[in-house]
Amino acid sequence: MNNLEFANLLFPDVKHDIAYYEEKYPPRNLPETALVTRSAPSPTGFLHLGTVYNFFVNQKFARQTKDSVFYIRIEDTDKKREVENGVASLMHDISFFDIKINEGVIGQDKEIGNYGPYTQSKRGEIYRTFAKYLVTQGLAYPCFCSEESLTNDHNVQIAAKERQGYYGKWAHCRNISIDDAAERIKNGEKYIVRLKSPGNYSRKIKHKDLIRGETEFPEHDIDIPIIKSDNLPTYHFAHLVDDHLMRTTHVIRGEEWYPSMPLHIQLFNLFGFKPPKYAHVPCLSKEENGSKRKLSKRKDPEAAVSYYHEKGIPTDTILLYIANLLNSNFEDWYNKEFKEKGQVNVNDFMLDFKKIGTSSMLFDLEKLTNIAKNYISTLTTDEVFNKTLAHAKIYNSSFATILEKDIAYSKKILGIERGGVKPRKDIAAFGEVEESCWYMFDELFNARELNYQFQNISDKNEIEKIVSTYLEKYFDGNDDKDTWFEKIKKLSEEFGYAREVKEYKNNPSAFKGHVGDISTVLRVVFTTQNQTPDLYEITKLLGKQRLSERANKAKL
RNA sequence: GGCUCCCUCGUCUAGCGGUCUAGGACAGCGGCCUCUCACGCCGUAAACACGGGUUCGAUUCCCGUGGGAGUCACCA
Repeated sequence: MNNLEFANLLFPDVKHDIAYYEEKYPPRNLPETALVTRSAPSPTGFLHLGTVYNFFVNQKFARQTKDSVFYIRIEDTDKKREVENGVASLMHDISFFDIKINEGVIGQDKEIGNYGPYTQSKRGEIYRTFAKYLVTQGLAYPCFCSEESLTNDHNVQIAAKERQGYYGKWAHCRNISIDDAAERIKNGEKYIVRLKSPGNYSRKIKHKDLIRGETEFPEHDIDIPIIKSDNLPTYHFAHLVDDHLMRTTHVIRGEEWYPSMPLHIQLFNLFGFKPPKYAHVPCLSKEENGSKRKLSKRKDPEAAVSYYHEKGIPTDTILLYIANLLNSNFEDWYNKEFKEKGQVNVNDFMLDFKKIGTSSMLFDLEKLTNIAKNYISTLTTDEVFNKTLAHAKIYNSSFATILEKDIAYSKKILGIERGGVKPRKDIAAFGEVEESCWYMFDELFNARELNYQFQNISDKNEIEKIVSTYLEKYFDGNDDKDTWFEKIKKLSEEFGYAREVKEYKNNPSAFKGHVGDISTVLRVVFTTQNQTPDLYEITKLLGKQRLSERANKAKL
């Protein structure tokens, strides 16, 4: 039996040859400068921060370069990890981010573009065609080793402190003759297809990475599986076939792939294909017991994008922070942009491979919070209202109902100290809104157990007099802010408190306190809180009727 | 264990032989401003892992040590 006959025995369903696919998926007609990038997630039904990170960086490089293409490929060759509606859920979750997809999978069973199918489970025959070619060249062979035998070898290698893997004397099936192998296959023995690696471990291979520069690795000499017993390809083989056929120019992926560079280069060389340019980005880590480790979806709740959705942290903020971690010059640009334009769009920034670091970075929630506060402070009242409502509808329906009851009123509350030169920066997430302004809604105010946080003035009698005097003599919902404040000052004087804080500080013994103490009393009686946004706005929005009710409710 | 990468304030980093008594941002602390908080402003504390070279000179170059990370599956 010759190689070709043997290959036909191994791959009876393969109808075409490599040339057929070369022709079917011709090189893209794009300018030299254009990039073709991709993200290739596995549909595990769980959107990981690392996936967003990968989507962002691949998409951004394409988006910022004219005529470039960013496509999505679904890597679903692992049946064990497959989840019902995984693709739909993935695409739904990613849709909240400002990620522009040009091609590939855009939804469950929905694809666009001429280089498909973009779902690996639908490309079986293509992979087998390429594997078959290797067999005809004597560069791949069937392996009949059992899982037990492999595990056993693995353990022996560890015990003997030998390099692990299927190579050299450990590659038991490498030298089985074609005729013997054919016989065993005809007898129904189970097998996988392995690469017959031409590599020599004692030789070095050089590789240039867009981020990490040039490094030298030993040549890859392990006979890795290329086609699994389920007839689907392994990652490495699918990477070769897909990125070549889909004409990817830049493979931007996590640094966990860096060690497999020698293998991937070898694979491309075997077929005489030009490898894509590679860029290995540092991974997101987290600190644990004083050391860094990769963000894990099992252990770290903040690794799941759902964590941010639940809190209501804006997705734009996550992108902003990712860009910040990615490019060291981002922050300067961000600050400048923020100062000049009052808001920042991450797409206006130019990501640069040269500015990407090489070591993994800690994902810092506090920094993210800071960015979120700044970001939300730049939004208009309508935007804040809409996003708060959208969040509440999913995660806090009772608050959503309250917000929608009187939309104009709700917007006024959210609009306090918003806009202008020094907007409030106290909200880092839309999920925090209820807690920051609950006292403005009667439904919430009346439902809660109230805890009045009085400060310097705590004498009930004094408080009662101050409040009733304010309401009867001074309050007027039509006052402008200056008039309002002038009245608070008068009220202070009337009760023996300094009208200015400075005045009090210069001569503390002459007063019972100062205007700040008086306004604090009003603030606490009306809201129970000693820290709120502008009291003038609050009293104006609440109105005299409700202010009186609240004065009564305070049981003074 | 093999291979590869990394090592500047707590964190993200600037730095590419003299500009470094090491700069910025977040977090911390103190103050100012102020009706409270937030904002803003000002200030403060905080780092070149260690040891050898090379050099007139090393955060920067080389070697070693230490530490950390990633990877070594019919997972991607």
